[in-house]
Amino acid sequence: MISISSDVIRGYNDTFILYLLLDGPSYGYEISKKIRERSEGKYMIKETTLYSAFTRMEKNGYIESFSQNAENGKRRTYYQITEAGLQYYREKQEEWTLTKDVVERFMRRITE
Amino acid sequence: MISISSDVIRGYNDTFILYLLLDGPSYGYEISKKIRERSEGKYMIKETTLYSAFTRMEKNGYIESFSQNAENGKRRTYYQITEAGLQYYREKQEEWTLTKDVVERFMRRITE
DNA sequence: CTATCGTACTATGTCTGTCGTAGTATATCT
DNA sequence: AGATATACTACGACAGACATAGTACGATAG
Repeated sequence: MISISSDVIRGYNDTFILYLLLDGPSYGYEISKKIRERSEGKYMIKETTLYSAFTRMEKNGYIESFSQNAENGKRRTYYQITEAGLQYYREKQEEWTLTKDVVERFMRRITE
Repeated sequence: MISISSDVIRGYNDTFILYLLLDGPSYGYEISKKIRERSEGKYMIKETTLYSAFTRMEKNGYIESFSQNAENGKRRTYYQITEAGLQYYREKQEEWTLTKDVVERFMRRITE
C-alpha cells in the first residue's frame, strides 16, 4: 500500500492549514480532522507537526491566535489567517503549479 | 519570482535521478546538467545534495556504481539503476499520483 | 605561460520540518 | 469507573537538503 511520505508533503502542511483557515478561524483538533476528511483519509497530519506549524506560522506572521472558551466549556486557541498568510498561500499555489510541472517531467511509463 | 523550495522537492530528488538512469548509466555532473535541462532551468540540484543522494541510494540498493575512465581521461564514478531501484521508482510514481490529488484538494482560487 | 573555467568529486557541519514518545487535563460516553 | 474524545505542551531525534570549503586535472583564453 503506497502512502504519502512526510518528505513529500514537507512544506505543504502550512498550505493545507492556511487553506482551511480561509473559511474562518479554527483550532488544532478541528484542522486535524478537516485535513483527514478533505484528503479522504489519504493524509493525516501528526499532532506535533500541526502544533509546531502553528507556532512557526504565527512567528512568521501568517496566522494570529486568540484564546476562547469553546461551547463545551473547554479553552481553545483559535487561529486566523493574516494578510501575509493569504499572500503566502497565493505564492505556494504558484509554486505548486511550477513544482507539479517539473516533477511530471521526471515521470515515465515503464514498459516491460 | 516564485521558485521551487527544497522542502517541496524533498524526497523527489531520488526520483529525478532514477528517471535519468532509466536511459543507462550516468554520473554526477551529467545528471546534474540533465536535471537542469529537463526542468528548463526551473530546478537545479545542488552538488552536495546529488552526491549524498548517490551514497544513500547505493546503500539502499537502488543504484550500483562502477568506476571508469572517461573519454577525456578523467576518472568517473558511474551509477546504474538496479531492479530494486526500478521498483522504487514505480512506487514513487504511484505516490506522486496520490500526493498530487491530495495537494490539489487544498488549492483554491481566491476571489477578491 | 598563466589564469580561468569546466569537470568531477569529497568532507564536514548546520538547518529545519517532521515525527516519536510522553505527559497533562477535562468532558462525555458506556 | 474506565474508556474515549478533545485540546493541547514538552523534548529530543531523524534525515534530506544545503552552505562552505577544498582537491585535482584538462582545456581554453589572453
